[in-house]
Amino acid sequence: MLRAEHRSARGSVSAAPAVAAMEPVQAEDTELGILDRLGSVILLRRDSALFREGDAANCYYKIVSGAVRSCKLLADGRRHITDFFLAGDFIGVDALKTYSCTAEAVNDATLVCYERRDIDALILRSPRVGRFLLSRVCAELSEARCRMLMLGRMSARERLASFLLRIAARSRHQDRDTIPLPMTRSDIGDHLGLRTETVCRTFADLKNAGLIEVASPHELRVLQRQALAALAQGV
Amino acid sequence: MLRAEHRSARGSVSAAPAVAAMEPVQAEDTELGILDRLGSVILLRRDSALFREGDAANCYYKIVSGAVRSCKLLADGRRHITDFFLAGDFIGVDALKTYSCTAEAVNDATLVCYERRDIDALILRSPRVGRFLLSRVCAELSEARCRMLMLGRMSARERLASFLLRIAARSRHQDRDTIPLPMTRSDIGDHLGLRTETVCRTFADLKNAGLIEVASPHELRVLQRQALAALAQGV
DNA sequence: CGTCCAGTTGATGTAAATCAAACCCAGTGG
DNA sequence: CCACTGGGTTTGATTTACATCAACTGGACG
Repeated sequence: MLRAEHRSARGSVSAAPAVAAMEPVQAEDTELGILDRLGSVILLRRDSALFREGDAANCYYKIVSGAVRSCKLLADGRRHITDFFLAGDFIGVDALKTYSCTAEAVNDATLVCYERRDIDALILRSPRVGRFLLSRVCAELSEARCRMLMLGRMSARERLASFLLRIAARSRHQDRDTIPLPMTRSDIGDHLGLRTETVCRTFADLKNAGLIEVASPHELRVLQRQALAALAQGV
Repeated sequence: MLRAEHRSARGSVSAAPAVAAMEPVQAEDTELGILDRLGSVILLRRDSALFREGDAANCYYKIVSGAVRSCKLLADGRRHITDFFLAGDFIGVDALKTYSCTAEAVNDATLVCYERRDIDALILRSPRVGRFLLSRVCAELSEARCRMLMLGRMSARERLASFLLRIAARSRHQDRDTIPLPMTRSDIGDHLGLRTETVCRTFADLKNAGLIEVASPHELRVLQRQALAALAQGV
């Protein structure tokens, strides 16, 4: 049974230039002002697919708002979410000829789409852009390795702690200790190699231990960052 | 308790040019003849470290013979082997400033070492080399994602099946169905997120099911490739 | 011949999965 | 305004795959 049901519609592509949407979210972006002129904006509705595993990789994307998940499926529907992408993140940069994951919107999202042929042409003139994209891929690989250690060797509590801190660090909320969780419990489970119920119970667990506070299913607060960080590192 | 004990000695570096050791093992290599002139040969004894997580990344390496494991450790000694590298594989190409994993020899190994500054200079003149290295990193990332799916969602039998087929495909043995396993059961366990005992039992399991034959602890044979492949894909 | 270490096999424990039932809340529609 | 629906979430009871603890084997080596 397939868990993920997609509304088959792809995001509607507007032809508008992306400049307005591209205020620099990350430091590196300032180096890449050239990119802004090349992108076009895409709106993606909750649960619709940006691209699927195996599709020809014609575009790179950058997330402006909302969240995207990249996932792989087994034949019988078991799913793994390889990563969540938040505002400012690039997605699809690691593709060779085809995408190695399916990408779907976690909630309604806005992205900028860059044609690969444009970028590849740009790289020839501006090696800095090439180095930047390479650095993104290397960083993702390094992250992936941390994630493998987590999946192979850490307990549910430890997984959840490291997940929360990672999300907290990336979704730069005005309040450092408030963590927005746009995804469902089942998404989190499929990312951490746990079932929904275990994610719930473990949240309850961390709450009872006084490490976090569950404001709502989609927002929680860090109460003891130290303790959480210790857990996340397996100490 | 730390599982991995290293003899502290690094591999001894010989100053000899690498040409002799560099007969092309993979198709892509022929494109990279230029590289051959730049490398120097390294001999690495079993269990000694090539580099450690956090070391400044000054070199790329290519394995000529033997096997190397790349691993990450938690403070309390829990270990994950992110990958095994066999003859023909490149290692360290994904590093940014520092290596994100420790690399150790599984058995006595021969590698070629390329100074990064040499390669980086070469890339400016020959973008083909750059593209090749980028493609290696992307392929590794794609592999890593498959591995995450495996660690998060597959049973011990399925993990072992997919591991065996992957090793079989990469270590091009004259006999397609004979799989050399240079690493220990504990190495395999740390790669698959299982304990040594479970690896043993699962081997026994696959043997009883008639899927494989265990010639010796370090060599086994595939009897039913189809069935093994089905397991590996989670069908 | 004893030591050592990787591998194997057996008995028991446990974290997380599975099965099952509420619960909560935002829509929707009578 | 309230009953009804349905998706996501939560909590409880039970099962299970794998971990853990423990003991034995067998080859390598001084």
